[in-house]
Amino acid sequence: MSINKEIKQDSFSSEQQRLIMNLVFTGNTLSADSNRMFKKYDLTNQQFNVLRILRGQKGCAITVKDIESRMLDKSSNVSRLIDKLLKKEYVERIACCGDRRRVDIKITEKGMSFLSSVDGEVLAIEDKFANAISAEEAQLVNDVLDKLRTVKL
Amino acid sequence: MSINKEIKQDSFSSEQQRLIMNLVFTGNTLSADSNRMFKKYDLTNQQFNVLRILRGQKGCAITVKDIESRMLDKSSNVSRLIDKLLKKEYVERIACCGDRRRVDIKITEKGMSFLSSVDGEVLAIEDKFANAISAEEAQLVNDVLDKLRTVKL
DNA sequence: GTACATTAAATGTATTTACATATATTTGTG
DNA sequence: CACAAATATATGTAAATACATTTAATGTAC
Repeated sequence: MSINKEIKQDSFSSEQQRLIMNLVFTGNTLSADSNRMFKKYDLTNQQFNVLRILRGQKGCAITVKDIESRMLDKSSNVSRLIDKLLKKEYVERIACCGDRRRVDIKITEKGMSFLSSVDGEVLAIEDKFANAISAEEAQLVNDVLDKLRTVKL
Repeated sequence: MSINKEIKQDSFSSEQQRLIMNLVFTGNTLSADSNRMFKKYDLTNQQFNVLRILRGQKGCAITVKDIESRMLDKSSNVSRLIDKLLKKEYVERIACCGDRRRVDIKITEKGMSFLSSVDGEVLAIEDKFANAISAEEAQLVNDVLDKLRTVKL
């Protein structure tokens, strides 16, 4: 369904303005969907995002600051996300040798096996998206999004 | 800057997967930016979104449900957004004749003149986006986004 | 018309967010 | 080295969000 119908707005001042609305609307929709999906594992989007970032480190610990810089939602309070993941024993805090201000975070075995257990489900969803559009279309859209983010307000 | 650099992720499993990340990331960025910009008027994105929806009604009142269906973020609690706008005297609640469950909302003169006062600023921002990409690009991206939202999870 | 389901809006609440501030450490400058 | 500035993380807090529940009104089947 077109954005026009979904938000009942039948005209926009320009195709570019329509795009801004569409982007925020679609981003919200995708976030809300994935939050709903992770709810059954008692996780939020962001907590899951942190876990995947940690797995991507392949065994190496990484600082809170470093996690933040890799997150999709920069506004998250990473300290508190880590608190939540600690309670689930999905991650551990390690004092950082060298710089005692820093705290290194590492994913645990339990965290790794949780991720493995949902990989299939997540992959299936990603496949559905991948099948909906071509790689060429995706690349074009990626370029436009990258351009939009460089606009200085 | 490419999404890869911004979230320090140098590879994605596919261009489509990169797109999903990019979309959520870019949507978040735009929302955060506009929240910061409306902060100086003591308004959130959503409250502003409601005001613009109401102005779009050209003098006609519209129900809370109807506002909700037009919003970019469906998760908002419209009753409470209206409360906030009422306190600023930007909107008024009108009992709906016919169906007494409904409450009609109408933008006030004060609300209209507030919107007028920021129109220039908002338009300037929209222009910056409009200049960053062509109408053809925007249309192509709009089509892809519309397609992505139809994917059933 | 009564009973039951449905709808519209408001409210309660636990959690999350946004943002300021605090705390501890490290870095840089004289 | 003493000192201020900068950095990394944690914490305090007011507000917003997600979602369940409540209240009131309407629609519908019998």
